[in-house]
Amino acid sequence: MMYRPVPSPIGLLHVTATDDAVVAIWFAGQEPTGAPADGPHRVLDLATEQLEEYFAGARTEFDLPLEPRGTPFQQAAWKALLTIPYGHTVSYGEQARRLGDPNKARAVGAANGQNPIPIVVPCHRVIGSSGKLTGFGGGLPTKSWLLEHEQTVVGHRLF
Amino acid sequence: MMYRPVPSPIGLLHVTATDDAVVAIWFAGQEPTGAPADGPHRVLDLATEQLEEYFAGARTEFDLPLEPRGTPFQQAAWKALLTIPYGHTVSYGEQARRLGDPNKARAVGAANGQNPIPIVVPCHRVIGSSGKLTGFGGGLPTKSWLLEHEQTVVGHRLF
DNA sequence: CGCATCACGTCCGATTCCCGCCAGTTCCTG
DNA sequence: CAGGAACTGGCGGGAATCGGACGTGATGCG
Repeated sequence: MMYRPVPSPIGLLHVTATDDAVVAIWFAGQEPTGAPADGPHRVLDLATEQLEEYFAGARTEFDLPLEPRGTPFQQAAWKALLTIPYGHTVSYGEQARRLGDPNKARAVGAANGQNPIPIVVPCHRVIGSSGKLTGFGGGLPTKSWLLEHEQTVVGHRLF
Repeated sequence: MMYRPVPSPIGLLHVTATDDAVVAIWFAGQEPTGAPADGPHRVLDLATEQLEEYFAGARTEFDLPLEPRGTPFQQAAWKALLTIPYGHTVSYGEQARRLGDPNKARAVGAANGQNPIPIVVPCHRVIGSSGKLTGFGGGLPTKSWLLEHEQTVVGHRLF
């Protein structure tokens, strides 16, 4: 369990990983678990690079080994998040529907709130059915920033 | 076997002693054994004085000849009580552990309940592992009073 | 001896409470 | 009137909390 700092436009992030996979990403002000990684680290190197590309607008999909820890329901919810394309959003209700039960919207919100690997597992792409952002571990301004960032990048893309 | 009344903030106590040692302390409402002591009495004089000092907050340790009567296990349990410092508490389980067997917690509770010399032998410093007081010969309010009293005195102490 | 009693502690199931929701109402403005 | 803020009731999962059952050792009484 090692962590490494990663500067970003939304503040200093920290990425925690085992030898095999990314386990968590922490926003500025949060206390990362694990020990500081000094030398090179296969997974952390990869994660750092891809995050930098993401924030530079040069990457719209992550390709990293992930190992989010949680209950079966949470795992399912987070897995569903990975299918939401860059630049798109869905409502909590819609995500619940995709998980098989429209009534689970609230539970889905709670599960998304426990997502240990934000940004890479894009819980920021889920918003209220009314269009309000309603909540985010890293703070609503950050959620807003991420969504606008993705919008901007998509807008500049040529076809 | 003589006894003598000792007024205190928690009601009228009675101290019973032989010529050589304190044998028991009774809470208000309990019937002391022995005969009323009229004149001066080496042990009773000493005990009275130290109890008054204790309640005045001027004494944190007793120095009295004690002769609590009980089974070997009870003797061991009470002896362990004497090692708990003023103002501190331990759980019944912890006391049992110190006696060599964590499973004896309940037996320890029973033994403490038979302690004939409360206050001086500080059975009031033993509480449940959850923090609840759970029981006291002199009544739970009294136990609570004693603990708070010791806390207060410790708090006001200068270093 | 057997058995019940007790100033405990641990475990497990049940309950409660909180939460990044949503759809339906009401009531209020422009 | 359209539309939006505020309120309401119902919803599911998870962590904390509570309460009862059980295992435990020493003692007192048949």
